[in-house]
Amino acid sequence: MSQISLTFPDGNSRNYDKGVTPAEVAESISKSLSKKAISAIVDGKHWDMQWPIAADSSIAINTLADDEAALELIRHDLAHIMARAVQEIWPDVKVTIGPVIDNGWYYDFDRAEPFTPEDLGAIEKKMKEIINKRDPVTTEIWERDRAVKYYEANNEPYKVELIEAIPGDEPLRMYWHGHWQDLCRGPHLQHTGQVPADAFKLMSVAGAYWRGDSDRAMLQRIYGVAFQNKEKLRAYLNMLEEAAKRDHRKLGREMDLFHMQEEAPGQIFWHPNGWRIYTTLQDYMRRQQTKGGYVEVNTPQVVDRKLWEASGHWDKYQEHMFIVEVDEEHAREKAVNALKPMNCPCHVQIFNQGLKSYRNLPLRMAEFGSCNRYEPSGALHGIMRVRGFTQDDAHIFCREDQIEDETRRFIDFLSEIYRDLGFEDFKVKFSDRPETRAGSDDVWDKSENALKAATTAAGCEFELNPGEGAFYGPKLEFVLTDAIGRDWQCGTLQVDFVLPERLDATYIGADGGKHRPVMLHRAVLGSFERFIGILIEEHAGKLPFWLAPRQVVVASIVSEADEYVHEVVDALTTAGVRAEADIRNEKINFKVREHSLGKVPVILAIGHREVEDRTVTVRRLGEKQTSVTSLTEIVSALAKEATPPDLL
RNA sequence: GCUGCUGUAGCUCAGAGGUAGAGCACUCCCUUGGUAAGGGAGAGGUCGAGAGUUCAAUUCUCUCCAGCAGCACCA
Repeated sequence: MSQISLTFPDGNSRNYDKGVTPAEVAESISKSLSKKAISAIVDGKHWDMQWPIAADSSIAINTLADDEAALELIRHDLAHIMARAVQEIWPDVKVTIGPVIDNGWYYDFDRAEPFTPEDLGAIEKKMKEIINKRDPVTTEIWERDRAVKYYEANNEPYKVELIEAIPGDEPLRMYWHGHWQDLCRGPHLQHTGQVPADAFKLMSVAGAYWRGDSDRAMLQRIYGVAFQNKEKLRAYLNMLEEAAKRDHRKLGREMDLFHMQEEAPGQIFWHPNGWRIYTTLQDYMRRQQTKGGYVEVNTPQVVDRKLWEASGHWDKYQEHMFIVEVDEEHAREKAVNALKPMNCPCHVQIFNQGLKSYRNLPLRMAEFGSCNRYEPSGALHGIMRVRGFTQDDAHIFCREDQIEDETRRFIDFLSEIYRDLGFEDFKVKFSDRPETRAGSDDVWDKSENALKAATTAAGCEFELNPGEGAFYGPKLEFVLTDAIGRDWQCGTLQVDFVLPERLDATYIGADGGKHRPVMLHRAVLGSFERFIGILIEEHAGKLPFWLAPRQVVVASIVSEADEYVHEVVDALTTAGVRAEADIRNEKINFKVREHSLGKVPVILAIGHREVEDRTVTVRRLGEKQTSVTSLTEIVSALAKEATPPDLL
């Protein structure tokens, strides 16, 4: 038999028979390694201990101590073990797929009865039994026909469908965890006992469509989390608990920022504190936009369907628009209007007033555009996904050869704003053409290439998000993350050759002829509502001083101090600081506790001493330490701190 | 929209087929207290909405509404 040479991480190499498995390699090194081994990395590829190696390769043996490999295998094997447990308890349940995800795995099942929380406990118990059995994991490659027949005989239609979707030249690999069998790419552990039995937890059940298609069967998805040991699991569960405290819905109530109620689902009642954040942010954005060369406009809320038909939105989004029908005087039919779900068609109307010259381009038209969309009920989420919201929207009308410049300019613009607002890192996704779209493939080629080139030229790294573009053009998404790690699209930049065509926007070129402008749709915050939600969660309610709705509370310790408290508040207010007096008949302990919970960044305490010396005692949120400062000093210090970053 | 769960006082939650309870918050009184809850009294609810079963429903059933988790959607 021919030999191959395997190179180990330390640089040494050894010869083995061709077709040797990592299990045999480990065995040849030491008994203990072969026991501990969970998988191998062969030429950079994650390799099952049972898979034969056919050629000279590099090889590294993984154990449970190797984070990445171990976590993937633990979670992947748990998915199989869970599916086996479920089928052992309920043999009629049909299995589908069960991939590894962040922190754990899920598996989708088809079962008539819903899984209950008690069922999860029973499944977990059964899983532990399976782990304790230390059943061997084995694998084989099967012929397609055999696999299809097998699954047909076992009444597993989903598996049959999966096989049919696998390209014909790819081998079908079967895995057994003990007697239980599943179609799977692998790799897997050597036996079920390698899974830490005390470091996983089944978290929840939820519906999920088969193959992600809402026209197909709704399956039941069980989510689990798993780690290498009990401590890491506990740390993760702890982190979740802490994250729940940062939930903007909870903090919104505690900080008295806003509320929502049944009569206006998906819409926000902003309280004074919340609205102060909103307006502060809006003032900041307005200054930035002016500096960035934008002109601000405002457009109608209720617009005739004819415009939405022309733009193409009526066709695609009618179901998701608030329709307003009006009996107009002298009209035979009702007038059908829609609340604007976005601003672009209206901006084109402004562009179209009067003739535009190439000298007008690029024309950057901004609007704090109040939009309404009838979002599906299940999509609503706090103030992050709502039916009434305001975009910091703008459309840049430009020539094709200006796309690159404008893209670069926008990425700089957005980066500076995100930095000011405390977001140093953010994800960027590039979404290309979706299945249903407007515009020819030529136009799409042009748009995608232009946007991609400009983004790369701007030195901005992105991940691909295939098929997720807007119906009229590709988009760049600037993604921020909430307290528990869910992604939210905030900023965006979209190249659009379609809408100018549909709404007949033109400009006169240097050649004296009519030309089509390109439209760049762009937003930095996305919507004020979503962005404020993210901002609250990012800072756990402790907003930067300049954004804090209540910046300072001046609290009396004795009622003799009341007059001076008001003097301090007035001095701060005059200096542009948002300050309030608290002269209630309460102890200072009580006031400190209450304003700390309300996330007020600075408390100034005033007792006899301060009145006498014309000072204040300063207590910063989260600090036990206090310090005494003169009134004049604290006013100028806090006034400086209250200055928005762009005005410093 | 789909699957599942939830809906009791402003908030957090307990409760039971015979028309409701706690803590905090609120109001009043006492207390003027030096950095995360001083004491006392009082007020507060068509038990999400509608229908049905029942002598009797807030409790059981159905429909609807809203919220939560996930899926789908996100111009």
